[in-house]
Amino acid sequence: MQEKVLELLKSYQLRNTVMRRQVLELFLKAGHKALSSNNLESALEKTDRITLYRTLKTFEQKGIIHQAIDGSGVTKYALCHDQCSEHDHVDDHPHFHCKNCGKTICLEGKIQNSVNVPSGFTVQQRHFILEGTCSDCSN
Amino acid sequence: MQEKVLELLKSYQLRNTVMRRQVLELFLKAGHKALSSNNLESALEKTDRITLYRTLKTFEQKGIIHQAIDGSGVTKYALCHDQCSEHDHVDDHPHFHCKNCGKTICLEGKIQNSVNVPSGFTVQQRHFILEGTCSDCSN
DNA sequence: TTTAATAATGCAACAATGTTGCAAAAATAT
DNA sequence: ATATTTTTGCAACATTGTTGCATTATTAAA
Repeated sequence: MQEKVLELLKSYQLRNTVMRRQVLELFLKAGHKALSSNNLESALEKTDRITLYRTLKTFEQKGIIHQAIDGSGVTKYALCHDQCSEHDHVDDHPHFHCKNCGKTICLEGKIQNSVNVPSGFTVQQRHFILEGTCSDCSN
Repeated sequence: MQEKVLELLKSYQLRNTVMRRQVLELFLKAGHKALSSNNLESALEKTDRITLYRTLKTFEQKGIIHQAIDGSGVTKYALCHDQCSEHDHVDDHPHFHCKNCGKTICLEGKIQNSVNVPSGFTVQQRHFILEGTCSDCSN
């Protein structure tokens, strides 16, 4: 996983710093689970909130992570498993948000639904959020 | 509109106060547009943030307004045009969020799409958000 | 219509999340 | 090993939202 981290940083032309390595590793470990700034902070050894926010912003701009909109009001990020680039984020999958534990995960599949919008309106992005109970909380 | 406000307060068994009258009137005026606490504050004459937050919470609990999830991270509310009640909110319509002016509106129609969730997951609510440019901003 | 009971308000104080400017430190290129 | 460029970490601040509690307003009752 260490190598993957270094490889990613190199391929996105990002300097190899402690914070970036740690954050990337946490995202790789999280897989399809989205992480909040708070989640990351508790998991980090070296922890400066401001640097963390800036790291997340950088990763998002580069297309390494994307915001996982889950309706909770908390900003969460997950690894881009699709082909995202600096100026073209393709995060066209639904997100599931567990009301019990607050966890958010990226679901497989594309958002299919098309909705009629009033004339003059243009749609650029769509978000589909499912709220409910995850498998960990339903026992 | 004044009468409608008093009627609403009475039918939901809410005391007739200045704040509640003002806030309700603003929501009635807004129609399908969702309003943030900040929006309301600027429009209000008598303005105490804390009372406003509590008023919104009360209205939401009673089923007069519902949160319009728009992915902006800001909590916004709109009038329930469906039949919402204290313990059963039916806000099964998509929301449109304008990236330019930040406006959010409730769209007509129900959310249709069904998504496969992993086994053990239960879906209780769905949110469909369309992001783009509204008619006011596309000129 | 005055009083009693109940509910809502407004204040202080606090918590969480996020941002900016700037000097110091670290990472890369020479 | 040094110069250049980027990143970090600090202070300071902004916004959004919450809680406890005394005061005030609203409604119900005498």
